[in-house]
Amino acid sequence: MENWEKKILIADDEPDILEIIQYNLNAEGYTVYTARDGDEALTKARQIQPDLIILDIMMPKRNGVEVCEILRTQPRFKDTLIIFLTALSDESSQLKGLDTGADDYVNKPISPKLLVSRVNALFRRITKTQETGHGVLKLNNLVIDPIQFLVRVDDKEIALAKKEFELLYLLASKPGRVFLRNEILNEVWGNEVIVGDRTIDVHIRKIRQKLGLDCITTVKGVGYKFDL
Amino acid sequence: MENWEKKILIADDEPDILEIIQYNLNAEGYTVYTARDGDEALTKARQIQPDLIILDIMMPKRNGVEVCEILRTQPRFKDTLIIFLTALSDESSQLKGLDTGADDYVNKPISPKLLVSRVNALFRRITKTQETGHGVLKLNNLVIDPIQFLVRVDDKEIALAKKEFELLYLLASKPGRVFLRNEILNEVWGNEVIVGDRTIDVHIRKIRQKLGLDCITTVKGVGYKFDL
DNA sequence: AATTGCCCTTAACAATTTCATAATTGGTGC
DNA sequence: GCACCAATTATGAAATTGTTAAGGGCAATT
Repeated sequence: MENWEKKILIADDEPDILEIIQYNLNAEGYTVYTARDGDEALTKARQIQPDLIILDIMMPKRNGVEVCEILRTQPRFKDTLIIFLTALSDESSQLKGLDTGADDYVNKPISPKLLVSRVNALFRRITKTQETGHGVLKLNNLVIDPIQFLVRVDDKEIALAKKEFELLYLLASKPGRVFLRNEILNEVWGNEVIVGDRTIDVHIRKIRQKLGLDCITTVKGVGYKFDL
Repeated sequence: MENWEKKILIADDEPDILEIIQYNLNAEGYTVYTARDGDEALTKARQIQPDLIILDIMMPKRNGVEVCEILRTQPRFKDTLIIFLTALSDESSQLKGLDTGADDYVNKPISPKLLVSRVNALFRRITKTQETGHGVLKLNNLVIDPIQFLVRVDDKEIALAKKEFELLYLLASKPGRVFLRNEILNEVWGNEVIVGDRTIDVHIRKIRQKLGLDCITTVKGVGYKFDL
């Protein structure tokens, strides 16, 4: 339940502020990166694909609003959280900032604690069904990593076969949602391949067996769903 | 694409503020309800199951923080957005508010436009995150979710069979409207299939039984309708 | 090249659940 | 009391899923 994998990028041209914020967010368990101007912010954002970007508005090279606008046009940053942190407290600036697609607009000066609280509040909202970065799913004590192709339950690594893995990954990608048998066939087996009805059941069974968890629920006549 | 189905509950003891905010949120397409004290806020929240609750902190009967704490302990309000709107601008109040589980903390006075922008920002993030609440029916204490294929009554999850679910969903999709038996047969069973008349009755019975609610009214000689 | 082992699929059967029908009961209006 | 309609109950058939076992195919190993 730690924030260890959560990456935050802070862009501000005042080194003092960068340092203070970085320190406080670090203490909370976040991994923090910094940038000193708009261009650097864009570059680093693309490098590290952060979960949250805190942008000062008045920065050299490119101001924060421009950075935000650019980021929001790119699909990979569509779901990235953005907070404006700025000394500009007038109404039109705030309106513009929020309407640009930011998730919060905070006025300087602000106490580090308060900022951390706001950051936590934002993450609290979306962390529910979060996929951390590159397709790694983490749901409580269950980790599903399609890159390393491994599944962990309470730090115990469990080997799954390919189909089993794909099936589990599909279900776990949208916890709670019911996948129709046809959907599963299309996603995991592909539209062309034709397999019998029992094939899915057998794989479900093996997954349940190997994981030792009761995390897959049957919805009779409909399909299956992943539920913690 | 409109905010028409989004319900917002505002709780404040100052009628002027209620009116101004209500007007502005209405203009944006939201459906707005109001409450004048903490108890009323709780009551109305349970009645209308809003998507967002804007809470003044200093209110009669129960203050906003208490209301928020109570709501957050109940699963049905786990995903409900909460904004504190208050004249208390000191740091400890803000910290306490955000840590209670609120999603935003806004100081009075605030321009209506800015508030609307913040509300929009919150909704923008939510609908993006938790997959279009497409087809999820919320009627007071009853939630019918065809994606998760579950029905909740007062936080109790109830498992329905396929036909039962489809039938309930059909009726609940237009509360108050009477569905003729033929309509029901066509929608749920399809035009081709031919089943006896009593089949519908039996399923209605099971739904009533499982829900434990008297929400389906019989219209003799005509059909059935959903009413809460 | 043969063997081994694992993965995937299928088949067969058991267990469970759902669904439709029939029969019975209860209420309401004429 | 009769006719009608819906609610209820019971029941068996049908559909769906769980479970187990077994065989084919592919890849790695010997």
